Amino acid sequence: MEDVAKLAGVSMKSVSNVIHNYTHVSVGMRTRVQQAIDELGYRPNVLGRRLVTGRTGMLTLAFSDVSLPYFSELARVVSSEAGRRGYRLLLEQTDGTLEGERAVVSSSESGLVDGVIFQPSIMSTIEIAQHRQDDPLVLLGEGAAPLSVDHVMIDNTRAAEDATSHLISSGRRRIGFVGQEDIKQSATSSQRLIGYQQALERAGIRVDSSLLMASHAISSQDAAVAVSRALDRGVKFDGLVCRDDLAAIGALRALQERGLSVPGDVAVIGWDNIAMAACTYPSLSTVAPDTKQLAVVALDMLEERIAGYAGLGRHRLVDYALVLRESAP
Amino acid sequence: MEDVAKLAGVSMKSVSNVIHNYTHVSVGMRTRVQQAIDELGYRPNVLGRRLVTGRTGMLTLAFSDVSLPYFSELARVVSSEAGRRGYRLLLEQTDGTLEGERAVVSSSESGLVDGVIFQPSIMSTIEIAQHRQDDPLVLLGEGAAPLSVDHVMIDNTRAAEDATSHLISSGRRRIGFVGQEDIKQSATSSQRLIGYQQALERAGIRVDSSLLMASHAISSQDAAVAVSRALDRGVKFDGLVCRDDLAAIGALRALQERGLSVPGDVAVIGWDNIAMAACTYPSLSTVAPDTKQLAVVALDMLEERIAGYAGLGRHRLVDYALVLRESAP
DNA sequence: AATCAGACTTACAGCGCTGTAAATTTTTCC
DNA sequence: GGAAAAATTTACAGCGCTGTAAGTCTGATT
Repeated sequence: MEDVAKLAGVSMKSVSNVIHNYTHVSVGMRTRVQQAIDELGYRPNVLGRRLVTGRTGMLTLAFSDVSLPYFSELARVVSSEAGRRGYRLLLEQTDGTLEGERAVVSSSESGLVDGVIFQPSIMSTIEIAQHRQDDPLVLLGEGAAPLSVDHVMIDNTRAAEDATSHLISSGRRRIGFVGQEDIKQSATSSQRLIGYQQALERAGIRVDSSLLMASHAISSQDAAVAVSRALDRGVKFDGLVCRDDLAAIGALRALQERGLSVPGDVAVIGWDNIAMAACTYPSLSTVAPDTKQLAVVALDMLEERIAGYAGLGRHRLVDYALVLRESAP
Repeated sequence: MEDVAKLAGVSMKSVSNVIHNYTHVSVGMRTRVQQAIDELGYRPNVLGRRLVTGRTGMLTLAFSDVSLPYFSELARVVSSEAGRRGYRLLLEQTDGTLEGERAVVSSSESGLVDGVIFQPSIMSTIEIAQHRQDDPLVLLGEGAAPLSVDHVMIDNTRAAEDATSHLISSGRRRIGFVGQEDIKQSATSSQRLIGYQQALERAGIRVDSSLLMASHAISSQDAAVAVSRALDRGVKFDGLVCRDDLAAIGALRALQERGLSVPGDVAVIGWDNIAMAACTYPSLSTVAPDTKQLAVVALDMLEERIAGYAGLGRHRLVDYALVLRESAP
């Protein structure tokens, strides 16, 4: 930068002004400096700027695993929306480990990013509250969030109730639930299970625990195994509410392997509305969270925090819709 | 940091030494400083460090769209491997636009990241060579790469040949190709098409252009439409080589909608071995690039560049395997 | 012509940290 | 016991940039 200033015969600050096209810069100055920049191939170094401004223009987006379609599609939406606001996105994967999640909430270094958007998998409210630094933070997802932290989610219980009621209203009576974790259930799964049970109870259908088909991990494969096992045990059902679309896709496969027809014999409803849901055969009915709105609300709140807002945690719900396709029309 | 130094009664440099646990630090010093750090809740600011070291510890991973399963799974692998080496990953999406790709190759600012891993979609060798700054860069994927830039890929042509030959050897004779772009074909698609044609020719099968089912975009939906249209036109085929697993999944759907059996009537083979490929019904045979190796090789080369290696571009091939599942056993 | 507001430009300090080289302390060796 | 070697610690400069306050210059106003 000094070289540019020298070549243009002006001060470094003027070069800076030109780069940031500050209002009060004469045309002569602008062209002269630009010429020097071009001639020297000068590229401003963001490190210096960041040190003095204290801002990095970067946000962390953290969750367990980008390769899960819901998260990769979320990453796309958040990245676009963040880009529109002038932020770049740092991707952080926790692999669903406590260690990984702690690292997100209590990084030992400061100044890495301006804020963090984090969807915890297993960390509890208390742990988050205990470990967190006072960097701007917005939580995503279903875990009950600490009072002091902003939080965005959809109403999982109600959505699960809607999905289940939809199956009930299409005449299904023996409705199973597929894909919740078998060992330590995530908050996501619990809330969806609660909604599922509420819908059944409200319809006067007895909840039957043999219809709960837990999966070892969040994956189609494990869900397929779970459904297969249930079928092996002779469990009968005519509808399946799935924890997510991956589980639903696994369920589809397990059913089709047995020659069961979907939705003829069994109606299936998924969750997340991942892109693939439209292209399975049969295509998947699913709960579609409004991820665009999710990203917008989360970034709005995060930017307010970055700007200095220091009030208590705000908790926002975003919309969802039941998208009806072939698997549960 | 100054406060910590003052409280511990030592110099700032000693605090720095403790933080980076430099070898020659006495135990007394270490505990005294650590105590001061804990007492003040001090967190070193990376901005200062970066400015003086000139290193950011971050890499950009750039491609068109994280929500495409191949890319999200690649991102996961690269992120893990980069993490192991002490780098964080900045995600950059180009949306497959020239504008977006230019921004990756010729960022107007320096110091943002230590290096870039980039899978171009449409930028040509020449454009890349013209626009690129001299930041460390490794290219991924099939486009012919500029001589001066490092590059990793699998041998697409040969893999496509293998995949096609596999169908031929299982007795298929009318083999289509699904999912290449209909307007401007990417290098990826062209190479795969070439391999497909070579395999046919070598087997003495005439290439029939009515068996080429181009897709509007890289998606299952568009591939399904392409296959449906071909079926509408009365095109007959008993095998499909798909540009990628998304196209294959679309093809599966189109075939199943018509009541065609896979692999009975038509064998289908995909590409990428995305996680979903194991859970479709029937599950997908597919070309599986060794993405782990891809990530390792790319990061090895990038780290060499970061360390100052300035030789000509190196071009490396990584392994792939034909994973045979139900759709083309 | 003197004055002055406004437009434009600059000098300078300092953001938070680490590399360097030099200073200090401790240990080792005759 | 004293010199040399090794271990530990320190002072200081400066990474590249921008905020601030203090200029300089223009044209307009009285």
